[in-house]
Amino acid sequence: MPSDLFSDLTDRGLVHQSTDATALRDWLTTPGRRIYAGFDPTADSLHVGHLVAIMLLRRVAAAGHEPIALIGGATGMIGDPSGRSEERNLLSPETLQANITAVEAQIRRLLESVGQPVHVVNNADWMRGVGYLEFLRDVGKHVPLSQMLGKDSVKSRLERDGGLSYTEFSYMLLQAWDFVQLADSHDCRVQIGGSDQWGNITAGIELGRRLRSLDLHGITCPLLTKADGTKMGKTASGAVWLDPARTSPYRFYQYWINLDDHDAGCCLERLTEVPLTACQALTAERADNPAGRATQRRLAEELTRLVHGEAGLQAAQQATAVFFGAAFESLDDATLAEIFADVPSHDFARQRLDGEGLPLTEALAAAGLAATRSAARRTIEQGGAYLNNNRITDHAYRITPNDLRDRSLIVLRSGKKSYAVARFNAGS
RNA sequence: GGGGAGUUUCCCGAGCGGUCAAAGGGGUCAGACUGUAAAUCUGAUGGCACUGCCUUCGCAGGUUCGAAUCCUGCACUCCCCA
Repeated sequence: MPSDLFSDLTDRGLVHQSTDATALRDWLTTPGRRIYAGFDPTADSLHVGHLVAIMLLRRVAAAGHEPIALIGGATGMIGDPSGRSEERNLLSPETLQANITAVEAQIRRLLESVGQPVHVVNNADWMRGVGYLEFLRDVGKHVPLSQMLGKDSVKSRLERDGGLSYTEFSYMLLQAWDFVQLADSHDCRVQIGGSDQWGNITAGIELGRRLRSLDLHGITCPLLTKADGTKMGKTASGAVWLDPARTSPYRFYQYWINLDDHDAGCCLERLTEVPLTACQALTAERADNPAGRATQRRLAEELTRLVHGEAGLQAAQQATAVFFGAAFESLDDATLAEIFADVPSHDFARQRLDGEGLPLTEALAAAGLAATRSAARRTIEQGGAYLNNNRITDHAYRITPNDLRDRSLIVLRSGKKSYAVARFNAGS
């Protein structure tokens, strides 16, 4: 156990900025404190970028405190301008509600396993009944314009061509009010968030002091960025989501496995609960034997288990073995279909296998692994074609029922990584 | 309105009567190497029933045994002079 929570966070590189460290440390020495982080329901799933805040809350819980996850049902209708270069598009009420439900379920699952009480609140619950005049009088009156204009999130947007709307400008008042509300209702004194949230957090601290003479605190954690400057969790095909329906456990696992050496160390420290001494050992090993990619493996394992559970991790690892050439004769259709769920598939009539059989070139082309049958032919001739992970070098090869064994599908592959599934169903 | 240059295969760009499915580069795909990295190297790169056949070089006609290459018309792009 680390000497105290705040030092643990600092040691793991999770503290970017904070209010008075001594006061924070003191406040955190008493167990059962409540600490909050906000999540805006902009999509129906969290993504990898949210993991830092989630892990921060898990550490808070592990240290004996009670995390509060605030879902921005109200603020989500407005859109946070922080870290944004353009005005957000507003979500419809139905979408917003669906997002709130989905995100709440994810947050609960990720936080409740620590074993501490978890509070999930929605700021729409206290914002809904508040009238505009009332809000201006009770909240707006206490926030100096000079302070609002001084925030980076506002300044940077005002300097741009697009500017920002009054609506987005007002966002920080809502978030400030949230903090005060949680201080009232949950005796919450600390807000944590990404480094882009500093302005919004300090706005809340300021408001708490003016309205309630409260001594509120804030901690921001560094936003995860990769060494090459791009955002963590972004791939060519989009964000890496926590929802398995959006990003399969396999692709989630692979994202971490493929992480650059340079980024792996700090991700392990910031995003997992691996003890720091073990992190350091892995860093040393990384220097000695980068090819082993022990850090990436551990990282992928820890995070996949956390997000997708033990079963999800096993599925991802099984899929990994298959995708990297392992034989899979022993796997049944259902398992295979699951492993290859992400992979494009093409349906053929079962009868195509009868008689002479289906030319492999045709199957490759139809499944999208080759642009034309000529291209498929070349791939085969150059040794790049695989049927059920066995290389086929005969360009005249025809697929027959023998290749199916007792299954209804076969797995085609072109090169190292491009897979496609061919399904053979009777009747169609 | 007058004069000039151009339009080539995914992109750039050579070719200027047969040996042209068309140089070279880029991209892409495959192979080797490798750490599921980066770099590098090799091969392939219009289609197909592939030692052959079919369809391409702005569009439509024509000359010729034979045209991406010559002629005529049309369309579009760019430059110079009004």
